[in-house]
Amino acid sequence: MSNQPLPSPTQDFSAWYNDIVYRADLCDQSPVRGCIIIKPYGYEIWEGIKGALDMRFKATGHVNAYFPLFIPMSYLQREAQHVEGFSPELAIVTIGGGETLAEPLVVRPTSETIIGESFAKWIQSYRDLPLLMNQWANVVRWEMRTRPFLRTAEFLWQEGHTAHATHDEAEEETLQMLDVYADVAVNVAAIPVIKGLKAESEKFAGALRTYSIEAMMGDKKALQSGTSHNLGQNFAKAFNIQYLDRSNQLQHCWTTSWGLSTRMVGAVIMAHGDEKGLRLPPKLAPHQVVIVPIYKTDDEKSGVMAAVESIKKQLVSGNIRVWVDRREDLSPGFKYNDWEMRGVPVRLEVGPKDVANNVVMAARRDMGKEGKRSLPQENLAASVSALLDEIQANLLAQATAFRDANIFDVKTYDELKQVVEAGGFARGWYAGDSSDDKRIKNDTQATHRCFPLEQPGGGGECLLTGKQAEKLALFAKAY
RNA sequence: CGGGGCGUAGCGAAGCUUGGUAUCGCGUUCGGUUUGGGACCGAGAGGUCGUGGGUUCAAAUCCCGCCGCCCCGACCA
Repeated sequence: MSNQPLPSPTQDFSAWYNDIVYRADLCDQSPVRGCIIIKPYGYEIWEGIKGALDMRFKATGHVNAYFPLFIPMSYLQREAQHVEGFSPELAIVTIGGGETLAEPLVVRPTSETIIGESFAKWIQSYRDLPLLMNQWANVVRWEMRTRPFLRTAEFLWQEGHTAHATHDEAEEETLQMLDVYADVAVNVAAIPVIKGLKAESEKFAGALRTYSIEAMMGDKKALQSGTSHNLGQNFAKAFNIQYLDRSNQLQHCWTTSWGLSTRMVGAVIMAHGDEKGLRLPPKLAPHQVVIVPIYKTDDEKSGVMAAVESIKKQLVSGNIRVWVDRREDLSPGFKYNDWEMRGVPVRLEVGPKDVANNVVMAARRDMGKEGKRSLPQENLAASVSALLDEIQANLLAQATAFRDANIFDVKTYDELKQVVEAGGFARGWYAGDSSDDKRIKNDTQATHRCFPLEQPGGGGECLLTGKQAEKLALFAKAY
């Protein structure tokens, strides 16, 4: 809590973000470099994301399990690209119980290897397939530079791991889970995303193909918000994940993995926040409605609080998450600003005048003071529910309009450079390879985000090489 | 690991150039008045000045070493 204004998001997005995560009470600094303490208010947002995902995982036939935090070093080494991709950022335990370990244990950066080892044991026959599993876990990646929620040395996520009989089934699973991520991003977090295929230079170490959902943040930079990998038979071969098919032939499985992390909390902040603070989509807001009681005298207080209680009860029975701000000695004005900082979608003000007229004053976080209006106390749960739906839709509409206004079609490398310089996503026909991706990154700081799955068809001249290109690619500066 | 900056009360800062025993704002505690868009008055509590050494009668201040953090790059969900 503080009474100073936030840094302007348009002038210094980075400072704005840094301030908001602490002032909205989402997290605290930790004594360990690169880690954060996720505070209850921030954790509840994650729980919202988690619940939405878990429900969808179950609905698509997946079950949860839990694998060890420690992974034998030799496991990672079994898949060459995988260990190469992760070795710079591993935390490794070499001592246990005061003794030097015979084999160092890696603190998991991801669990393909240790889960692959189990899958090999559990899968014998085509009857065991598909195997559809997920785990909720923490992972550690020793990042050079960290930012709260967006990139921390330790983060929370889910990692799905599945095994299938054929390439096509694995591909179908990979794309299905990408759809689940997009569904949660769009319909729960109100963040429009672009589903796409990662270029070779950006794919997961050890994957056949990586897909991602890419979102645009308030500073027009891209944020990879969820990834889904078709691992081919790479891990199946490294870990002997095999099954006997219907004709009694031993076959390697086709595996997938997919993950979405607490980074999504950062996406919510950066996609929706404004100069007054956080703006939470109602479906994720820990408090969908906050009630601020207003009174001067004890008489007024008892009348107001009685009304507040009955309003609260009404809303709770309508399945609305309500919080009553009972703090004494804080002015209503202070509370308005405080809850605006914390992004609560709807604020209800209840004072003596409202009690007398059987109404409440309702303010929407997605609109300014002009959005304030009086609502009858009668049927309030229904009218507030409708309001929450409107806010959810409006946040998505605003973020979508912003994103669409900042994606630009480019035909030449110069045009791409101009777009990246000015801010935004550049989209154009592209036939470059990994070294071309690298060149673009060196020249412009923009990375090849993906080949969007939605393609217009046909083809065009590659913006960089001039070769015939079959796909449009997306380039942007990214987190 | 390169380039920049910073460590002084819970938070944010001033003081350092020119050494003299620590100041301000916010928060916090107590009392009172307030409360429909960031209230006010009064009285308190709270600091090994990141750390180790050196110079000096005297160090937050000057000198040397170390540690940590932040920002900008390279690396990444």
